[in-house]
Amino acid sequence: MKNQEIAKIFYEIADYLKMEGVSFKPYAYERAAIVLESLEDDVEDIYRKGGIKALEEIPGVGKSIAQKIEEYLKTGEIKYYKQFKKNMPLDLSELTAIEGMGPKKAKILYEKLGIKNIKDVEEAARSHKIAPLFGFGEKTEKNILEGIEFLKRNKGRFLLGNILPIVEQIYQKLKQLKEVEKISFCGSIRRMKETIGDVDLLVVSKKPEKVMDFFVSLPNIKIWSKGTTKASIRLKEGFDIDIRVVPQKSYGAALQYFTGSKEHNIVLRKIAIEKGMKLSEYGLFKGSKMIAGENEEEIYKKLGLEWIPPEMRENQGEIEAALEKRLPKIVSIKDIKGDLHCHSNWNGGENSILEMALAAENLGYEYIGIADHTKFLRIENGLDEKQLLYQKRQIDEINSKFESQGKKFKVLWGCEANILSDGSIDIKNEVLKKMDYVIAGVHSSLKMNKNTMTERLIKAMNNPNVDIISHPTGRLIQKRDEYSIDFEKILRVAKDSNTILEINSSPERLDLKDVYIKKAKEMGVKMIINTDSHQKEQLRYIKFGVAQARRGWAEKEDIVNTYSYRDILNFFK
DNA sequence: GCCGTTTTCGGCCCGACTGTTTTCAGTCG
Repeated sequence: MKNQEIAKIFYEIADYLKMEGVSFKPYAYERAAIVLESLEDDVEDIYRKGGIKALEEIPGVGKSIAQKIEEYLKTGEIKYYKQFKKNMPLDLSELTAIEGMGPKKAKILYEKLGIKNIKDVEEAARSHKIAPLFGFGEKTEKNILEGIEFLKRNKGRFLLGNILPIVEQIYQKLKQLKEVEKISFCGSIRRMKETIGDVDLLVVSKKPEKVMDFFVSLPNIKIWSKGTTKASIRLKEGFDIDIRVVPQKSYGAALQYFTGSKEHNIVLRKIAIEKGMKLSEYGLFKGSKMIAGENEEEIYKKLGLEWIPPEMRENQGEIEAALEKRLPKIVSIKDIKGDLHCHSNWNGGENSILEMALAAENLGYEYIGIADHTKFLRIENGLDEKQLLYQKRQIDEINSKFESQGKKFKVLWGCEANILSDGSIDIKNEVLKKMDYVIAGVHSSLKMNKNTMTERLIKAMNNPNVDIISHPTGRLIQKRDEYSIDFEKILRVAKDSNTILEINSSPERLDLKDVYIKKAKEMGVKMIINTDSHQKEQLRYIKFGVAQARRGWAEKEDIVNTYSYRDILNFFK
């Protein structure tokens, strides 16, 4: 798939054009890059099937850009881009990743100091060659160095699951401030993206100065900027929080605006313009008259749209759906009735089966499933057939105890068995078929070639005892890529064999990812949102899995753990 | 360079803030 490669080139072309001071053209290349990046289909397939005409059908791609895509597919290069690169051989995507560094500054640094990449900038900044340049200064030089440090540490993004607990504390502190009338997260954190660049907070207050003063006086922070309505700080954990204060009457408009995504907002503002209105962070205006702004729902309504849940705001068809009033009713955390991928202290988890069960009941669930690792995973103290059967007796005891206490809560007996390299399962079928359900997952030989890995998973799904495939693509966000699999093929077999694909809620997995969830839903494949908890506190990770499902447009009926205890048991093979 | 329910020309999101300047360019979101 060459979509990403081509997108990267278009981003760079946009930057080169910006250096020359060209207006609007960079925007066209950027738009094409954004579209290509998030395109589900392989641009090579599109071209093979429909030629250059089909390329021009892609939004943001016209005659000239289509020709450049064709040129790249045919020759592996784009002359127009090569010319730019020849005149100014910069690693632009690397350079502009530095906070505060854009194409114009990069150009000056190249012309004056011959700087081509991050390494060059760092050397120049350390030897204080940047500050004396016209238009630069001490602070800019310092900021550049800090920007580079930041990139080195975190590649610029953080896991949602790591960030959220930290910023929720700050959110609470601000909320308790008497000057704060309203407060909300915005940006990617409100959209529950799997990784977060920085955190956006929106506040309503009649005394913005007080809010600002409090915000920049938080302990262990570095102040980036502080104005009357906007400030920015960095926490010791290394990420930034931006805060903005708006008046009550603009709250909804600001919430909408700062939640994004950028692409979503651009389309919304175009719709406003078409209707003779103007949408900004201050409100929706007809002429000079504000017709909406205090709440978000009203803005969408006045634009002729259904209100769109933040998780869906990526300009991936949600605006069209909202215009036609056919937005899916996406699954919500309240719909979840149980968690079926939970580990106990039988295989190295923190808590006993009973403790896990009580914690799940406390969350309002109807059931929990214990799915400990099986014997192939020695390091995780995986259970063998005998131990699994023995575990069943303990689960039965807990269930009958609950029953005698008049509780309806149920513990299900499952396991997370291993899919071995040949696709077989490491536990005998005669035991598997006795269990309430069986999860199977890949935990070894992750680097197989595409065909072998696909066949391996298919064989597991066709096992009549395997109900669920855990973390189906095996990725670890920012750490490890997916295994190489033919996902379309996997989906077809999952559908035909009635196998459920897991949406693993663990913050570093979130596997399936949103686009795969959308595909699975479209093909009618059922999914389950599990936490893979190794301790009872992790049961709360469910919100990340649910958010991921919502980002993939999954509805209640697509997710089997929204079913009642009876219905889910009936659903299993 | 793209786009079109203002359709083949003339728009394209735009305001806040910083750091450098001495009135504003560059960057960000």
